[in-house]
Amino acid sequence: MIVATWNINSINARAQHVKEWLNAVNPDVLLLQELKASEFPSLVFREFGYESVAVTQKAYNGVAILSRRPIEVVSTALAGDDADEHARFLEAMIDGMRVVNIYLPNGNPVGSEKFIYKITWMNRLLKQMQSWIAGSTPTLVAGDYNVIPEDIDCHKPSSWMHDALFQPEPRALYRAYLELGYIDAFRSLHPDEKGQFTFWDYFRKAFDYNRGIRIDHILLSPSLGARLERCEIDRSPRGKEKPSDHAPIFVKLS
DNA sequence: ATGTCGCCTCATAGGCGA
Repeated sequence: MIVATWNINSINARAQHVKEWLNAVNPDVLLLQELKASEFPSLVFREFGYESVAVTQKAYNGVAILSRRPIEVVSTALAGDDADEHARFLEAMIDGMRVVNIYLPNGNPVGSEKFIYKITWMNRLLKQMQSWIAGSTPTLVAGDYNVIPEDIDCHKPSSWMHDALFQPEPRALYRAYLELGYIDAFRSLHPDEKGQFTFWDYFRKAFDYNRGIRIDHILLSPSLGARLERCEIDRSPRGKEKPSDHAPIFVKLS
């Protein structure tokens, strides 16, 4: 079973890219972030054999799950703040597995309200991850975490030092997720591989020089970790015309 | 500071978020 995640930076601008990638890789489940649209074009993907559910918001954020198997929505909002209106969270059951799609707040600039929101959001997620792992349902939590976990996950730590994605606090919270028992699928299979990124800035030819960061992650509860066979970043869509600034990453589970 | 996208509107230019 293949489960993938991809920040597509506007579903309307990138629907063709998504279709091409579905054709090429044929994943069972694909999580999308940054839809940037009020409506999700479900019909387009139904023609491809994918059911879809989405949480949308005009112009900003937005997450969707595409699946070949039936999707049962559990929750469309992260617990812990009823006033939070951002479309950043979608929890569903697919084939007996809990699938959680997240678009974690960016948090820039450091020291702003946005940074506080990021930290609060990460703490809310920590609580949920704690309660999920205490249960017996196999759980996958994936998406754009907007966190660079370690120095190895960016081309040059000094150029990210002042960025919200690389601050000690979000990085500590990310580690706290792993300390609960979740497995970072990519890093567990590629422990020392450098230069493995999922995002490159549009400017300064960042992709050509592989000046990127690894911020899109797939975390697995222990029972899914035991089924982990592969985890790869597919850089090819990033090299196409009018690409998203992120590349898709996927796991293969036995 | 800057670079580049995609979205929106007090809309064909500028601001915001990334």
